[in-house]
Amino acid sequence: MRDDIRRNMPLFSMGIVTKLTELTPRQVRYYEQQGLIKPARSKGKQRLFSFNDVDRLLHIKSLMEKGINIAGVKEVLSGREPETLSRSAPRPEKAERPNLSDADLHKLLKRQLSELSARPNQSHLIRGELSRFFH
Amino acid sequence: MRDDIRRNMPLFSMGIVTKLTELTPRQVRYYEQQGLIKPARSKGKQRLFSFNDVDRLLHIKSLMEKGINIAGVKEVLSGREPETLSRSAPRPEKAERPNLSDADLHKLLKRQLSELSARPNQSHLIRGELSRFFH
DNA sequence: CTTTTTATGTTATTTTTTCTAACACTCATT
DNA sequence: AATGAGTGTTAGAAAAAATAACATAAAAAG
Repeated sequence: MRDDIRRNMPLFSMGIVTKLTELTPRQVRYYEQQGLIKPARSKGKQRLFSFNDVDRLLHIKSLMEKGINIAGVKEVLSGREPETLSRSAPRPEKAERPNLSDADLHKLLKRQLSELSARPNQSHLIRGELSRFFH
Repeated sequence: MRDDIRRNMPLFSMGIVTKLTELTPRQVRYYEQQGLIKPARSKGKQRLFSFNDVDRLLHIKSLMEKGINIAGVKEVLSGREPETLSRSAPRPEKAERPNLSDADLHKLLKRQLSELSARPNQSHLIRGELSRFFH
């Protein structure tokens, strides 16, 4: 219950997050832009990430290493709140440009998940290591 | 056992630490200069604090709010490693300017501890709040 | 009761880090 | 061939943090 508070507490700078996740700043910002994370901001507009943010980024990374694209990741991560975009009910309106139906997404996910054959998926150590902080 | 790794992992910037502890940067740097903490450094020489560092700072703060001075805090915290100064055995040599004998320190501590009468000692909330991260 | 020392505030200047925005490129899809 | 997705790279501006110096109130020492 009180867990939420400390898991959502803004603690980490960009530099630390890139070290923890081995993502580039570019990637992190892009994922934010896509609504996958919503890090807090300092007074001067610098990003401040929480444990949840880092957890989420590691999850995103692992999914994308499997070849899943942003749309797919979005779908997988829905339910876990970056509340500003996934506002209210499970599906607000599918609106917007991408214009993918649920069926489309499902097909896409299945296709992409089935091709988890190749790809070396490294740096598991990190995900394992950091996740010990919470949970 | 593996706890040490994550408790000593360099994670927090100065800005975050000052928020967590409600110490000023000046104070944090001074305490470092006095050998009470040994935060890691980034490539560009910026301080990176671990959970242990923050814990330690909160402890220092609480002691000083009771009127204990740096020498006293040093004594109280000895045993908990800022390894570079407290190298090897419990007492390397007392050398240097301060030149305090153990008896002196004991006297000093007793005197200062006995005057914990007044002083409002606020912000206990924070110490309680953060310590839930580990332990 | 002066003099010193402690712990901290303040200010100035320089480095480091981060930000946004733009443009480029690769690869997959159309 | 054209398009779009994800990321790299670069440039310039802004924020955060570093060091260092000087200032000072309160406590300690003499």
